[in-house]
Amino acid sequence: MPSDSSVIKVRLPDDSVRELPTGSTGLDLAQSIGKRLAQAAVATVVNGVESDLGVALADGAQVSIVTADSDAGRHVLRHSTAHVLAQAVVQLFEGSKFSIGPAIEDGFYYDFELPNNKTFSDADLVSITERMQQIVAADQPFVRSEMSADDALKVFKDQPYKCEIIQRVTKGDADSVDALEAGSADAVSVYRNSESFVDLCRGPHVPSTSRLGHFALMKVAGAYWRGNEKGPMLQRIYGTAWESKSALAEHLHRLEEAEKRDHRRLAVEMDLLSFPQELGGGLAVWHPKGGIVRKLMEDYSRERHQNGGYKFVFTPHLANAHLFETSGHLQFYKDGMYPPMEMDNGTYYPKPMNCPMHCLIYRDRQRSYRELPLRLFELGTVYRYERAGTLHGLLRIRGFTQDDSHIFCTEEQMADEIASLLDFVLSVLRRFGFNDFDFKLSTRNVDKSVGSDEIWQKATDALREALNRHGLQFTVAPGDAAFYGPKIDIDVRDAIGRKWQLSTIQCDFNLPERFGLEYIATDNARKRPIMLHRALFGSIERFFGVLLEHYGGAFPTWLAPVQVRVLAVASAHEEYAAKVVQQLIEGGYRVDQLVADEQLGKRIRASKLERIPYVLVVGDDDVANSTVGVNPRGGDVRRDVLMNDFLRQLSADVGETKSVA
RNA sequence: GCCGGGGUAGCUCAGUGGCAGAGCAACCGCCUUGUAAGCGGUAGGUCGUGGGUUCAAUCCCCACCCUCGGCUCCA
Repeated sequence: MPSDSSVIKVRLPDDSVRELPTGSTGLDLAQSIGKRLAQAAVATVVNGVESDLGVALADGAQVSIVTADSDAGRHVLRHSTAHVLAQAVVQLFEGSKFSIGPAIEDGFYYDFELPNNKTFSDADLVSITERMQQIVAADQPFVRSEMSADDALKVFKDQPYKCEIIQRVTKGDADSVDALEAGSADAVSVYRNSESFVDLCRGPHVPSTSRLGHFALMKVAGAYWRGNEKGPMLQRIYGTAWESKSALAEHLHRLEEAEKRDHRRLAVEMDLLSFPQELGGGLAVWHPKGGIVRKLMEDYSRERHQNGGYKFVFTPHLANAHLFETSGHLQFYKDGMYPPMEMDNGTYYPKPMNCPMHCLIYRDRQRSYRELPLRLFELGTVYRYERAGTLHGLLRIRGFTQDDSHIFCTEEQMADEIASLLDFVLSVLRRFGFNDFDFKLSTRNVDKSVGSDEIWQKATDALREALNRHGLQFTVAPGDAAFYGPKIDIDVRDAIGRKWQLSTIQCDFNLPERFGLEYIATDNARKRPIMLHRALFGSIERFFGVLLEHYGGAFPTWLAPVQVRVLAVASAHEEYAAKVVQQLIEGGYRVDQLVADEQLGKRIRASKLERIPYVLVVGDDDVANSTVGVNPRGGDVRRDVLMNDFLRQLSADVGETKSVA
């Protein structure tokens, strides 16, 4: 026996080597480094594999300690808390079945089936939380063991969902969710918390439940088993869990802040638009204040498109069914369309997309290669029958307007055209204050698409190449393409880090085929153009909604419905205030005046709540000196500002974001 | 579409099987104000819609519409 068998050496992330008695665990290691580290430790990474703190370390291992305040650590906490949730539910609701309970962003969930199709109420969440706290207080260890699939099936004989997972793992057709739940086929891993509760799980977990406790159960929701709409619907409980009381409190505070900037709430508060019940679900009307912002967005869009070589077209909201038969929409997109209108001379549908109509414009006469690329642009209003449960304010709506364009080009032009489109999209998005993007390449879903493999391959390659040419990182979403072709979707991140899908660039070899589109090439041959679909805002409604949340209602000055409000200190200054207003109107600004029949403080407050960029206050001094008091949004008050100085400041503020590249 | 909440004044929300409530906003007066809520008064509701139960329904039951949180699906 070697003389050093009583010790092991492990290597730490900083490449230092530490000697420990043989049989030492990750927890021992953490303790040897420091008491605070041991307290914060929730798991280890041994040779790149996450494992429990209690696992004995091998000699020569590369080890790092996962602490609760890291992303990986919180993940472990959340997953462990999910087990505690399951235990509480199983104890409180006799006969309940539990299925899966992963950690997710900011928290975790667990899906259950309650006996007799019972559902959880909000009151249940309170009692479940209490039971969970008892389990935490009981300091139950998480004890890992591994067993054969057969033994595991015996352990979970009363848990059909667990058995299904074990069987899938055994058969080797486990998906990533299953693998997280059960480990591998030869060694199904389980974690036992007490005599009565054991769960299938790959781990790792915290050493014991006492390490948990900073959690909150958030909501109950229905969720299909394995995401299958035809399958059973389970009861899902969502929770959030954090490493400390303060981290939990901060998270709850962030949620409150996010709620305050909810576009649906802001739309009401700021009188921008509404969804009258009489109109039906998912249909909005724009009020004057929302309308002016929308107009400014549209003006900007039109200006950019005009400069970008686009031709403006207009098409109707309805079309004969034949059009959508030709385009394939009735075959592949019927569920997303409003129901047909039967008329004496045929059947009509509200259009769900503008592309077929743009194809008709292209086809109306013979085209030459000299005309290509032909870029047709329209702010086209479409109607889509989104399922009732999916509607969500402006972000998921049934009638909306796309800043839609279809670019007809030759195969040779395609790659350049896509590349310059990417520049165009990003430049427009940046003007609206978005700087953080995620790109997604969506590829073919064979069951829900038209066209040959070669054509799809070509189009997908062209999109991929454009992304690579720009050096952009992207993810691939297999099967997410439109039925007519692959696409690049661009998600933006808003001011508080949430992702929204807005812009899309789609490649289409199929509609030109279906509509028999042609151009005369240089060699006098008839050739088929390629069609690119693209929308920058995506939909004006969605973009507006995202913009509203991004800015929390505080639109940049160039977009603000009211840019300047003028307040007279007292009635005696009203006349001067009106002159200031007039001067600003002549300067082309959107300005108004609130007369002095309320306290100044109250009028200031009202104006601030409206998020007006500049509130001007004028009193005796200002009347005497032709000055104004400037109270800017988010800045400090300045008194005695010369009117011309303010005009310069305003012009700079507006011009900065307004000028077109 | 599915599961679970909800719909009461312009907004935010109380409330009850027996005449419908508050705060803010609105309107009218007073106050004439120097940077985020001055005072008093008035008005405002088919209690989402339609059916049912009941002597009596905003309240209990059913259906539908709209909406919220999810699932599924998507710009």
